[in-house]
Amino acid sequence: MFSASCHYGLQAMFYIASHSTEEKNISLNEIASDKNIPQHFLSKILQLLVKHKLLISMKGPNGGFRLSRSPENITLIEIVKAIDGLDIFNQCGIGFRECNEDDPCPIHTDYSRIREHVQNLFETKTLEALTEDVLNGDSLVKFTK
Amino acid sequence: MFSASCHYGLQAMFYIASHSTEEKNISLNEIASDKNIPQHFLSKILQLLVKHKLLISMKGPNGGFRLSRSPENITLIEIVKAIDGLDIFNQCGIGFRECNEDDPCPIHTDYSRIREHVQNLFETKTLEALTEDVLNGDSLVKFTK
DNA sequence: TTATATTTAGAGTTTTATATCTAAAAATCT
DNA sequence: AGATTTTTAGATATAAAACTCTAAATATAA
Repeated sequence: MFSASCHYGLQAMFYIASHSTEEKNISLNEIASDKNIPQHFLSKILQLLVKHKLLISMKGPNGGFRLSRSPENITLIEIVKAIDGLDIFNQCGIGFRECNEDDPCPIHTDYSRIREHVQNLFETKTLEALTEDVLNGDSLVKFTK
Repeated sequence: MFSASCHYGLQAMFYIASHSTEEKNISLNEIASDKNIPQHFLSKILQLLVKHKLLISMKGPNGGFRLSRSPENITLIEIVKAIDGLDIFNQCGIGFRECNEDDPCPIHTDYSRIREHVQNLFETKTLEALTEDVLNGDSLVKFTK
């Protein structure tokens, strides 16, 4: 569904949301080792997220990354948009470029309903909601990779 | 969601289902030009589908491809399985390898519900059902690419 | 039996995604 | 000011996906 870059970005944002505090930035290295992501590759992705103003970065000792806004104001779709773009939410299930409501491919109706579910999920889920799930024990994120 | 190869495969199977008759095989070239798919690339994909026994091929004049079984017995998931494999239907939405029911990622519950919808769609939709839609005018497949 | 139409197969190319390496820039701390 | 830590950036490398080219194999038909 999403590219590896996008997965890495989502994981990183999620990690930052649940580990940074007023005083503490999260360093590239910390995320990369905890989530088992190639460091320099992740670096590019975080730079993207900074450019898209989802993250703030600070250099030097005690530097690192933090969210640019509070986690209840950041939805997952913004992260996807910054990395993979939003094409996925409009693409035909069997790859027809011209497929749309007026000129539907054979699975258009069913598939677009599903796409809407995905889009809705990513539009409504905030980083806040996700970290809450973890604190409640509803989801565990102790694994790596 | 799926690779370009998989899209091509689905389109080709669908084209064959709706154009072949008792007497008529569908040639590689016919599909490639109608659906605007690189011919030799499509050739590899159809070979895969032959190996997976979804298609039968015949060489020589009047040769070409036809379905190995009647279209009501071929579901879309078999085509996906032959080309991309079934991983997509089990992968975590944010790329965690270890994500599962017992050790869920933060979006596991929502995302796996969606995956089930997709899987269900591809498991239940047959080539027959799709061609019917076209004959009923519910879906138009006059576009290329 | 020869010419023709078609699939099959293998090698090669191009493009894109993923990953690595090295060094510069900026901020902090001593 | 100098040493250190961290992000930023650019160049390079590797791998996978997408695509192309050429020729062999096989079947049909004249």
